[in-house]
Amino acid sequence: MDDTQDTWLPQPDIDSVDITTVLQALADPTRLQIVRALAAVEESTCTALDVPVKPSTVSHHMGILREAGIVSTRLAGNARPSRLRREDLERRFPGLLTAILNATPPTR
Amino acid sequence: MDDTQDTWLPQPDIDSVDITTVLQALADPTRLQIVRALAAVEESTCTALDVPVKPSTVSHHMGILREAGIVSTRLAGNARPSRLRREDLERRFPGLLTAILNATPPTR
DNA sequence: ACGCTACTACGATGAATATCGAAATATTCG
DNA sequence: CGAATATTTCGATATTCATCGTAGTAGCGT
Repeated sequence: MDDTQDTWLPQPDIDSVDITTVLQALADPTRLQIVRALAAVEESTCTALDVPVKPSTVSHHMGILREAGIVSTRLAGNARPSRLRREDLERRFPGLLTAILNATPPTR
Repeated sequence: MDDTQDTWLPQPDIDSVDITTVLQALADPTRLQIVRALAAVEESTCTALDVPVKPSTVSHHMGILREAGIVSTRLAGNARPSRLRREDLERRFPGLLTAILNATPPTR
């Protein structure tokens, strides 16, 4: 069969995404951890991510990130690897994702 | 009397601020509106801001922004004009505030 | 002193949400 | 086919939080 075409879960057009929605999605510690992990590997499934919450919660967070236009999710067998929409986000909100990923831990 | 010294409300050291706290503070529509308004005028009191919530709510939001390291609040008579901590934020999270302030409305 | 203004603090309330477990779906593997 | 895997969906719960009204504090003007 022709398997060169990937199927993707529905995701918003990047131009229709509001900055408030993006900030709300990124303003959660667990989701920020997911985003950082995805930034390091470029693609990962829910179960491969090392986050301290249950699988159903990871799936929930991934859905929030997807609907906010932050990640794309591909259908690959029974898995759904997601990746950051880096170029889309850079075009829509230049410098935003970079600034967040470059953020250093606070001094305690 | 020597009135060259301003008095300020307590605010966190910018280096001790966490990115999650900043994102949470900015992820609210009303607070984002306040931040945008402050970016336009450089200094403003709570009552001078044109936001669609009651004064006690504006004060609440300003406190959140202050504790997140986003605004500084000066004591001036009975008023408390606040301003964006632009340079502090730029040093702590380079490009973040600029990216958010430059965000354009979504296409609907 | 008295009223007016600006803001803060407190308590209450209703809505949003992060988390979990269980059930359902779909796919791969034996 | 049957079992295991990956993920989603649903329901429940507990917490967080945005908003408001009222009351309190403090400075300014008359």
